[in-house]
Amino acid sequence: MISGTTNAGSRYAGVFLLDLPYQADRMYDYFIPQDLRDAAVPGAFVVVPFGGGNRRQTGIITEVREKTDAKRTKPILSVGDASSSLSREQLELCFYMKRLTLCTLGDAVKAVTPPSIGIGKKSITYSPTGKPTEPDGGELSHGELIILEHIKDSGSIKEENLVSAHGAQTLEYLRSLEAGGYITAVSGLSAVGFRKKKFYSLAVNGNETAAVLAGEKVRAMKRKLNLPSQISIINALAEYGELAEDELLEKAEGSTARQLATMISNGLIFAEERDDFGDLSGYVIKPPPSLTPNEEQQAALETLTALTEDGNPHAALLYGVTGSGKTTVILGMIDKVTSKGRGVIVLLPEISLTPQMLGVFRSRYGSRVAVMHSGLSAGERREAYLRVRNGMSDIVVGTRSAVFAPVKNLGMIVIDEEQEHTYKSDMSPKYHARDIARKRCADCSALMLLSSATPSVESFKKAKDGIYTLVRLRTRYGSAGLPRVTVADMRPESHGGNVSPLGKLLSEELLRVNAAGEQSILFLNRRGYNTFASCVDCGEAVKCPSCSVAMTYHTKKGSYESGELVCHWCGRRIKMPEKCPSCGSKHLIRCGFGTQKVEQELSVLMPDARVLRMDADTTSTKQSYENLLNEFRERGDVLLGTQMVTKGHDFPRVTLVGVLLADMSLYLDDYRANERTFSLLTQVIGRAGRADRPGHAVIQTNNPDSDVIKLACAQDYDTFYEHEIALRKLLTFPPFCDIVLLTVSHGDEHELLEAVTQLRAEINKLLTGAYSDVPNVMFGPFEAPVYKVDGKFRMRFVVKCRLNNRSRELFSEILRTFPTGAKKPVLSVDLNPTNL
DNA sequence: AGCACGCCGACT
DNA sequence: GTCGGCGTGCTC
Repeated sequence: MISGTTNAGSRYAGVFLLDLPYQADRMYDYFIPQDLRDAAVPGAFVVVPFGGGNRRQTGIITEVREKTDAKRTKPILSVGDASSSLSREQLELCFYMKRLTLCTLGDAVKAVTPPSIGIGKKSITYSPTGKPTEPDGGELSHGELIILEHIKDSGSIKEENLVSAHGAQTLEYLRSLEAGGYITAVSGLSAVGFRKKKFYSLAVNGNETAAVLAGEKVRAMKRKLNLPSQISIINALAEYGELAEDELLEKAEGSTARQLATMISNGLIFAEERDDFGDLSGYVIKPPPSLTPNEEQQAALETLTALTEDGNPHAALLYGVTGSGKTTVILGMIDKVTSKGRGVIVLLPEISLTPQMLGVFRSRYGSRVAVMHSGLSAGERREAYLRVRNGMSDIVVGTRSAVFAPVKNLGMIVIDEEQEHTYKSDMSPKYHARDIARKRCADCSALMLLSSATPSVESFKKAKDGIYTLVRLRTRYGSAGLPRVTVADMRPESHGGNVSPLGKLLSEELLRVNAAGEQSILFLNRRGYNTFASCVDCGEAVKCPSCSVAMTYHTKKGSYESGELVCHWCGRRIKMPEKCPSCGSKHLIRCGFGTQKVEQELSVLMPDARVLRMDADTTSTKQSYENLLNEFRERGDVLLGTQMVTKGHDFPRVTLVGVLLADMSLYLDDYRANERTFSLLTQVIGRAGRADRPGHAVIQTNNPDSDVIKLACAQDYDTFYEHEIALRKLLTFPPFCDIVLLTVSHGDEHELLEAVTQLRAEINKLLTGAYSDVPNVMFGPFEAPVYKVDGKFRMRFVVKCRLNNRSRELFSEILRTFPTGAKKPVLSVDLNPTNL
């Protein structure tokens, strides 16, 4: 917000509307009525009339001017409360995102703002103008007259109330009544504030506190009462001191709001209405666990601290193997930065990691920590947003979107596990948290601290090139050395007829470890039971009717036979067919294996062991993930799961780690396949034997000669990096170029093909004409690897080029000129997508 | 995205 | 002759 400037003379506002498609996403000039001129500042939300029907749209003011070039302007109808406005920095960030990701400004605004601040909600109130109607109704229809009567009766009424009373036709009637001058509409934008709540406490004055503590006052009060529910109200307040209304009614059995009112008037309790800052009861500050950085960590802290002290923005890569104490360094840096009065954002790759990280942060920093991730309710999100913006929390911990937290005086953004693909959003705006962090840190002279045991090739190159300061941690703490790693070649076994997912060596090891009372973790990159069902006669796999991928067999309630096929792309479930859908043969067999199949094999191999399966199917509810981990920690024997078992939990009793099919992810048709495989394997191996017990990792593969697997087993990132960067250079892949993915999708294959050929021609025209200066290599159009998803076919182009203002302009042009329509194919552009 | 304007088929 | 289909095109 621009303070100190008066814009009393500014008559026009440049406004971006929030719900327009890319083609129409530009500035529209509006006239600012005299009475709104103080409130109408850049960053403020507005409601404006738009289009031929003057339908109300929410927008945001991006500039304010004395003049306009528009032939005619319409007036702004209302301006949102200053509390909901975007700051200068936020607004600028939105424009940056529009340029960076080719999204609409509205999409960017929605990304930086919590969803429930009321933007987009256009509450409209109608009042009568007093214009008389003809005795017979005149030009007005019967329906219109009914609505008009209702409005006259109530004086002023909200649109939604009218609609719920009179049905869908209402909107039409309202429009004609307004056009005819019978009613006026006022559009409001809700302000953003903490919810107000009523808080209750015992009615005591200062010198009675001791009596309360001694219980005398409470006893005296209770003597005056005879209703048990009133007594329980007193008890609850005596116990908790102060309670919000809903909490009090819940804790005091049988109590009602009515009783509270009576007790207030009787002078027994106090009520106070004030902002609800949220539930801080869980935020008890324990004395921070003493952090004694070792020599190496201390050196890292010093290097990094220097980067926060020269008033310039910096970026650093904290690179250290699992167990080298990156977290210690990060916490140390948070202490340093916050002690100077600056705020910090810590990003984690997924929600499931927040609870445990949060435990660390909460005990250390108490209510100064705000949590932000997609698992929060709208209310919780808003609360966190406001606490941060009001300066009540100066430390934010969260997933990708937390990078937008309106932290005051931002001093550092930490991105933990920097290489994780979850930092890239795949919905508009398709941003990468790292890019947003870099921009924000640049604007605030803050430090962007990337942290990883297996950095992305892009980031490590920047570190090697000196763009990022490279900080290495080489020693694993404790005495824990690297686990012993054995690569088990599965080919001889499968040729020998062993179709079990558990090889000979791994089976033996599982039994040995179990007998020794130690724990094992098994990692498999696929959930479900069998991989798919395929037909012996025609060889076809059963595919999802809406998507072109094989469906995965899942058992229900542990019974092997009563299972169903599930599509992992669209979630569709069908029962296991009797006959092959393509040739009608009855010889359908289930092959391959997923986590469920392994679970069953384990129950045969070690019937008495407690096996816990952790995948998207068993961790769907909020708490289930943590429960599973706790159960495993306390009394589990084997933890079996997908990706999520690879992530940073300390299980001191785990001495065996098994990777069931290490090469599975090597064959993804994505240039990052090596990088992902390496990172995944390195992390899993690091899970074994972190305490004083020696660990063992068994890597099962059909491809034991793979360099990636060998290097991951040796935990040799540096050599992996050298190989990989050479390969990327040779094949011209990032970081030696950028990749742009253009996807066109449509339900009708022929129409899609036509659109895509048209688009190809259009792009060729641009590339040989106005944009002939943009170097690029273009591939396509071709079918997406998964051609059909959710009933829509998808064709794509892949463009290798250098992203800069000029090339972005080209893609923006392509996006703008692509023909649109309700039933037309849809084009989406993803700059540097994470999954090809 | 909506919603108007605009130019061709089956109804009063 | 009109009501209405949804194909382009514009929106301050």
